[in-house]
Amino acid sequence: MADLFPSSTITVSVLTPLPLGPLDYSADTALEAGTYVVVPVSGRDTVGVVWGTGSENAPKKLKAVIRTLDIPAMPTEMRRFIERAARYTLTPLGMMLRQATRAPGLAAPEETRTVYVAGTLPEKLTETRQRVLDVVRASPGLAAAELAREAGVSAGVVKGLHEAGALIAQEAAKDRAPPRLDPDYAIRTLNPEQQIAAEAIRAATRASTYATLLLDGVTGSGKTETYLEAVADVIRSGRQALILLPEIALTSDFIRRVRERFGAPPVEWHSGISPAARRKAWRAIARGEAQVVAGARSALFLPYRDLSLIVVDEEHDQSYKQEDVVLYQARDLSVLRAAEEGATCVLASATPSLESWINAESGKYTRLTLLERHGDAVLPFLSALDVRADPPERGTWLAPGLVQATREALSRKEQVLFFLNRRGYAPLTLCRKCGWRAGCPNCSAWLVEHKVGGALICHQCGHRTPAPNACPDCDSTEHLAACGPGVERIAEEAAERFPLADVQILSSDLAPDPKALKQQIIDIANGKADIIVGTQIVAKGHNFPNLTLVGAVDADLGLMGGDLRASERTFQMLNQVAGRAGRADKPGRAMLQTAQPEHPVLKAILAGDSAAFRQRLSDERRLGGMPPYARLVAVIVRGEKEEVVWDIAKALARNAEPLTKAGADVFGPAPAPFAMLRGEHRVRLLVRLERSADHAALIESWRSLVKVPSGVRVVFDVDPYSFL
DNA sequence: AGCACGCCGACT
DNA sequence: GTCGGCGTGCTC
Repeated sequence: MADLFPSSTITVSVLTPLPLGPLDYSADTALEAGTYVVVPVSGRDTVGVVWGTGSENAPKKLKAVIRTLDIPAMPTEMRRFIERAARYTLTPLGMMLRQATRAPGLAAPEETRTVYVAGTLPEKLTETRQRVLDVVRASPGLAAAELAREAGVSAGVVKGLHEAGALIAQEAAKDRAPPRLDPDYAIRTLNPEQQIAAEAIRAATRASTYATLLLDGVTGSGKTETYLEAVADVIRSGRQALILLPEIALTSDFIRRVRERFGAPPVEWHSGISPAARRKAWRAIARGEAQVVAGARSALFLPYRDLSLIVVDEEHDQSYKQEDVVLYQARDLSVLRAAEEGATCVLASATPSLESWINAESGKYTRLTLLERHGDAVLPFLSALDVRADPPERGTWLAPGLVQATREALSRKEQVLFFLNRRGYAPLTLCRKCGWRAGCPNCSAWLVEHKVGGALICHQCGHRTPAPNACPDCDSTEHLAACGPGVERIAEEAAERFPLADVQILSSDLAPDPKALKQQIIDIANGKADIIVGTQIVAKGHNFPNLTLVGAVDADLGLMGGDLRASERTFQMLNQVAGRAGRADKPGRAMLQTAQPEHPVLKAILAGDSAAFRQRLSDERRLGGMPPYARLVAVIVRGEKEEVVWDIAKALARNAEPLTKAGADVFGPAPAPFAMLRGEHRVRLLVRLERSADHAALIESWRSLVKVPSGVRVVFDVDPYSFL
C-alpha cells in the first residue's frame, strides 16, 4: 500500500529469527518492546519482535515495519530470558528468538466463529425452542450446531430463534480456552516425607522469588504425586506451571495422571502435536489461559504470561540436551528462566545428574529427599551374578542363575526383561583364520552385525554394508565369527531356552517409526510378551506392570573405556532398569551379570548408596576430563566489531565427533581462521561448560591446545563461567 | 538461516 | 560454448 502520509520518523529495533542481532526499522508510531511485528529482511516478510525503541528521528533510510501482529506482546521477563540464554549458550540472539517463534500461524489473523447468547424472549415459545433457550442460558457462547446438538433439536430451530431475535450472534475466537483444571478434583494424600517436600515447593512458589529445588527421590517414591500437589497450589493462585519431560516420557500415561488429579488434561507441547494444536497451545499460553503445560524441552521457550513453577522431570535425562543447530541444556535454561520469572524450578530425578548433585551439595539448590517407596511399591531385591563364578555355557550369554530365575518367573506367568544396551546381533565380526576385523572405513569403530536387515552397521556414523559371506582378506567362508552379544542375539538365546515364551525385542532400530515403537511398548505393558529383550529405551517411560524380573546381561558395559560420563550414565541406566522390576503386590528382582562385582558403580547400585558414589565421581571429575556439553567460541576483537572465528560446536558437528573425546582430539588441526591471521590480535575465548566442576583448570588446558600460527600473537581473554 | 553472487569442472 | 558445485557475504 502506498504511504499517503509523510515519512515515518521513529526508529525501532527489531529482533528477527535469524543468526543476527536486532535490526533497525522505521515506524510511524512508537512500538512497545515485545510487540510482534512483520518486517522485511532481504526482501521477504519476517515475523520479529520489537526489542528496543531507538531514537525518535530516523535520519537513515530505513525500511519500514510492515505491520504489527494482534497477539500478546512478549513479556519483558521472556525477552530477558532470551538474551541471557543467548549469551550463556554463545548463540546469536536471533537464533534464540527462533526457538520462541516456532509456532505456526503467528502472522495469520486469528480465526473466529459465530456463537450465540440469549436475546429477548420470542413470541412463539414451543417446547423445542424452550430447550434451546435453557441450553443457551446454562452455557452461553456455543455455536449453532453445538446448541442444536445439546438441546436435541434440529438446526432449523436455532436458526428460527436467531431470526426472531431470541438468540444474538457474536464473533468469538475460534480457538477456545483449554479445559479448566480443578486443583481440588482429587487431592492425593501424601506421606510425611512427600508432604514436607510438597510444602517446601509450595512455600517457594508463594514467595514469588527465584529458587531451585532438587527433588531427589528413589524410584517409586511418588515424585510426580508430590510435585503435582505443588502444581495444584499454583493453579489455585491463578498462575502457570510448566512440567518438562523427556520426549519419550510424554506419554498418554503421564497425561492421564494429570487428568486424574485435576479432572482435565494439561496443555501439551512436543514434536508430535498437530500444527493446529500447536497454534492453539501457543495462544492459550500467551493469554495465560493455559494453567499447566506438559512439554518437551522446546516448551521452555513458550510465552508464559505468569509462570510460577517449572518442573524438570527426570532431570538427568540426556534428551534435555539439544545438540542440533542451537545448542542448549533445557535443564540449565529452566533454572535461568525461573530466575528471570521469579519462579521456582524443581529438578526431579531418582538419579540426579552430577551437576545438580553438586549444586545441591554447595547449597545453590535446596535438596528435597524422598527415601520411602510410595504406597504398595517395594524396592526390588538387587543382586549381582558373578559370571566368573557362575559363567554362562560356551556360546551363550545368560548365566545359569538368571536362567533359573527366569524359568521361575515364567512359570508364575510374570514378565522378564533382559537388558542389554547394545543394538544388533553382534558387536564385532572377525575372521578366525587371518584375524581380519570388520571395521568402519570412516571412523575408528567396529561394525555391528544386524541380522534383522542383514547388514554390518557402524553405530558411530551410520555407515552400512551388506554382511559378507566370506572374509574380504583371505576369502575364507568358514572362519567368520560373530563375537559378543547384542539384543538380537540375546533374543535368539531366550527363544531357544524358552521355546514356549513370546520373546520381543525392544530396540529403536527395529521399529519402523517412533509411533510404532510407542505402540509396541504399550502392547508389551499390556502383557503381549513374556520375555522382553531391550536396549536403554526400556529404562525410560513406560511401566511394565507385570514385570518382576530384570536381568542386566552385561552390567559391566560402559564401566570401562575413556568416556568419563560412562560410569555416571551406567549408574543411572542400571538404576532405572532395575527399578522397573516389581508389581504393586510383589517386590521384583534385579540381577546384574558382572565380572567385577566389586566395581564401585555396581556396589553403589547394589547397596542403594548413591551418595558415596556421587561424591567420589564428583571428586574425580574435578581433576579434569572433557565435559559432555561444552561450547567454546573464539572471537577476534577488532575495535568495536567482534567476529566469531571459531566455534567448537560447529567444528564438532562437521566432524561428527562425540563431545567426549579428550581435548587434543577435539581440537584437531589449527582452525583455518587462525591460520590466516597475521600480526597481533586480541582473541576472546568464550567457554561454557555443563559441569559445575573446576572450569579454570579445563579452560587452561584448552587454551594450551589452541594452535596459533607462528608469527601471530593472540591474547586470550577467557570469559569465565558465570551462571546463577 | 536463506539467498545471491562468484569462480572453476563435465556436458546438452 | 553453458549448467552447476557450494565457498564467502549480507540481511536494517
